[in-house]
Amino acid sequence: MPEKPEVITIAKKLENKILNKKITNINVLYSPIIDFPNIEEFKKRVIGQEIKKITTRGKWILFELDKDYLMFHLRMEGKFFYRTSKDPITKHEHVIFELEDIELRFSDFRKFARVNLVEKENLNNIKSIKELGYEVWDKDLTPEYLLSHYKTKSLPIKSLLLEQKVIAGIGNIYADEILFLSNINPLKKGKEITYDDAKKIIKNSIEVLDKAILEGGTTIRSYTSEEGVSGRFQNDLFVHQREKKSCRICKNTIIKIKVGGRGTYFCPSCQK
DNA sequence: AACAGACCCTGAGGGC
DNA sequence: TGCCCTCAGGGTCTGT
Repeated sequence: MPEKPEVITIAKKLENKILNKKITNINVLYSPIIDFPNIEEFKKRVIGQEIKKITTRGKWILFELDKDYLMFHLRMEGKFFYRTSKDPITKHEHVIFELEDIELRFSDFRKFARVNLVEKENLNNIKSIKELGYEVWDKDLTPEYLLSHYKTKSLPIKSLLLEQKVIAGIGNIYADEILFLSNINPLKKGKEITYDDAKKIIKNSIEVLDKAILEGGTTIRSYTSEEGVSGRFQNDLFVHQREKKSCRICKNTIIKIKVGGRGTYFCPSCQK
């Protein structure tokens, strides 16, 4: 599940590989992952444009082209592969971008990943971007802002942290870690979140994401965010994927529960 | 407005 | 060994 640190790591890697290359052809093998309504128009518009810059917004990876943004959302399993035209196409490669000498293949065995296209000037008008909340580093992300969103909510804070319209870029792994470092029980209701809680959530969001970015993201199970990319932050996790293991702070046992349908790990003694 | 539930998809893992 | 069943999971959409 790539979240902000993995998305940034992948974007950087892509910049090194494909910046300033021209998209010379596109082969769409599975079109439902392309949100853009007309596939032929999508291809026609993208072909011939050059990749000028690669950035991120929330969990979206944005290729800044001459006129448009080509947008990728990896969801859980989206990956980029670098190939040449000689390499056989494998099962889960859905969109192939020919870039002069190499091919960038977008793959996802779950078929949940998404690709879209928008004119540069309309990036902030497209629903998936317009409705994103602040990045964790944004100075406007204040305790007051968080409380204004949370004060009416009965949902557990774990679920609220996953809402991209409030804070963009946090997913299941880092939500667990942020709540651990903030000493907040994942089941605590939004409306029960205090000013001090909100302050800690912001501080720890920045710290956890910064550290994870330095470590190249988190690699869990056999997951790698992109071919050739494997992060190291899994070694720094306090609770996520540590069910029945001993808490690194208090030595009590980490437990796993379900919160809003999501596997959630926490230390009942550190997180009240 | 808040929130629960369905849906999209397929590999993995458990039960038998 | 192998079939069948269930589940995970980000985001969107529908229904209450």
